[in-house]
Amino acid sequence: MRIATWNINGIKARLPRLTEWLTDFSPDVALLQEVKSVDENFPRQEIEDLGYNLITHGQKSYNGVAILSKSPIDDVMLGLPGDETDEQARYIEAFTGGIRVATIYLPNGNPQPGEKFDYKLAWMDRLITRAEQLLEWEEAFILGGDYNVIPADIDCYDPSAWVDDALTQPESRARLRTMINLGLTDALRVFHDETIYSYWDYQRGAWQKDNGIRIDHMLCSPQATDRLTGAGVDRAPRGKEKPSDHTPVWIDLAD
DNA sequence: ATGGTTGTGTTACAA
Repeated sequence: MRIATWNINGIKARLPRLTEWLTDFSPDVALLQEVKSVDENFPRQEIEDLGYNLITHGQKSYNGVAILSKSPIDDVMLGLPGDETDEQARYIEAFTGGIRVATIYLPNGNPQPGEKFDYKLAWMDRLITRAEQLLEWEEAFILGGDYNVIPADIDCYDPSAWVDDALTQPESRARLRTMINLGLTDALRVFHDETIYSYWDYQRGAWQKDNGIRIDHMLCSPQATDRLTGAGVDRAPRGKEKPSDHTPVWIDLAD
C-alpha cells in the first residue's frame, strides 16, 4: 500500500491540484495538512467521488488536518493528547487499511525565541509522549506530516540562511532525534541518502532555483519499517499552476 | 536592500 503526506496550504485554493493528484498518483492513504478550513466547508463530496473516505479536523483560517483513505477509517482521535487547553487543529490519529496513521502539522515556531517557539517545543514533547505510548503496542504505525523541522544541514539548500530559524534550532532537531532514538525510522532517508527536498518558498524563485528544504517526514514504527519497500518525493505537483509550497512525500509498504 | 509571495469566510497575520 502507498501512504503519502502533503501540506496543501488551503483546501479551497488547492482542490483542483488535490483532485488531479488523487486521480493520477492514487495513494491508498493521504495525510493532509494546512487545510485552512472549518469542517463544515470542507469539500467532502469531490473527494468521496474519487473513492476516498475522509476525516477532517479543521479550524477557521489556520492549520487544519485531514486523513483520506480508500479503506474505512476507524478509531479516530482528533487532536494531540497532553494539553486540553490547546485548540489548534494539528493532529489526527486513526486506523485504516490495516495500519495506524497520524497526520501531523507541527507548529512552525517562528519567531524564535518567543511564545511560538515555546509552543512548538511543548507540542513536540507531547508528540514524543504519544509516540512512546504507541510504541508500547509493538504494532505498525506511521506518523506523517509537516514536522517543520529541517533534520540536518543536508536537508537545506543554504544552512547559513536558516541558522536563526525555528526549523533548524538545536532544540527542534534534538526532539526529532529523540523520536528517531525511540525506534522510529525516517522513511525517506532509508531510500535516499542524497539531498532531497519537500518544500520550496513561494518567494525569490525558490522552486526555479531548487532552493528547497526537507521538512515533511514519514516516521515509521519498527513493525512498519519491516514492511517498507520504497519512499520518495513526488515533485510534479510543485511545478503546476497555483501549487502548494509543499509537495507530497510517499512510502510503499508490503501488504 | 530586512526586500519577495501566497493563503485565509482576509484586509492582519501566519508561513
